[in-house]
Amino acid sequence: MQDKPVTQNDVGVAFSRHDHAHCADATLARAEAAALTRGARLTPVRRRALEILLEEHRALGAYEVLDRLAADGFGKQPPVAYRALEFLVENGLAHRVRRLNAFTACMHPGETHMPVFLICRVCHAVAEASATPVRAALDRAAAELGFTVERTNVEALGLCPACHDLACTGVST
Amino acid sequence: MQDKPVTQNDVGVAFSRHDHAHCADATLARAEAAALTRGARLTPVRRRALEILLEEHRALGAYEVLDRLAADGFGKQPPVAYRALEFLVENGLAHRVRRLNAFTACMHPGETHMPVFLICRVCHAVAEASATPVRAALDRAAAELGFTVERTNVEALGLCPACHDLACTGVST
DNA sequence: CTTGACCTGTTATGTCATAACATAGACAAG
DNA sequence: CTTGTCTATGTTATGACATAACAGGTCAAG
Repeated sequence: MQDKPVTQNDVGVAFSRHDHAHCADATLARAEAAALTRGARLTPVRRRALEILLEEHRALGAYEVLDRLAADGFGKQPPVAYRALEFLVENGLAHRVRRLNAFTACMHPGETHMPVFLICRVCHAVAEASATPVRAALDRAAAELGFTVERTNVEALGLCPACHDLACTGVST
Repeated sequence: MQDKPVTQNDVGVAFSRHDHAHCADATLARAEAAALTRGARLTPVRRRALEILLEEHRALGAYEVLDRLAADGFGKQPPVAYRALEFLVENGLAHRVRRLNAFTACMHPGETHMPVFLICRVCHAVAEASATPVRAALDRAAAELGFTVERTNVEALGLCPACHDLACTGVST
């Protein structure tokens, strides 16, 4: 369980150049392990949906996932995609990005965590950032008001390193 | 500009008993001042939309706002509400709560701030919590990855103090 | 082989959001 | 006063996202 052959820091992979085929495979493997541990059944549709999400470091709309599933011979009605995605989210294998009405694969399934998303408004890459300090600050703010936090969405829109650099250098046109 | 007759702490009002008529009036007045400062035109529909949002400390769907606007003699097609709400959001007089696909009045318009929402899943009250530390933590996490944060959504779902107490005491039924 | 739990698929519908176009007042330039 | 432009409001129509309700299929437990 500790032979994770992580190529780089895990957090923020979305923004670094990397061997994505490897990255996706490894994440899928971790997801399978996590599902097994939880006794969650990663059936063909669900697994395929996860693979689809893993193809890119961005968020996909449910209907986008649906089209790909349908192309692979699965059902072609919305609930097919929504159910698979719901399963993935419930089991911590994917996350919902509310700002985009879309879904993205979880990059470190198994570990319980509060996702913090960094969404590039130019290239639409989505990265999961380190959440612990944010969560702590949030808990503290909530506690001041006597509020009990159960679930959170933390999403930031902005520029990823690559697009930021482009914006700075290539303003000429 | 500094004669704010704030009845209580401003942050978290939603969860405290308070003179809401006063709270709403005062917030509306601050919103008007803020709009004036920005040179933003708080026209009748827009103003009415804001009043509607201010009636309760919860988030209202666009169509809910629309119905109320229509009842008051304004247009009854979706864009009427969406445009008014968009204006309010753009000008910092209201916020969008993505988790609920809904909108809520800003409780301290004028002050630039990153909203942090605490949403009670039982009574649906929505409070704006103190955001600064959360924002700082988020900025730090983003900076580690070279990401530039522009806008954020931070939303926590859970139990407000009142509903939490009820859940603890009144489990019998 | 029947039952019950769970998964997949369907039809139909509901909810949220916006594109594109039409009209009306505000106001400065002519 | 009129014309052009800007902004706001309103409309029709459509697009995008999401779920309720039901039908059939698999499979292990009894």
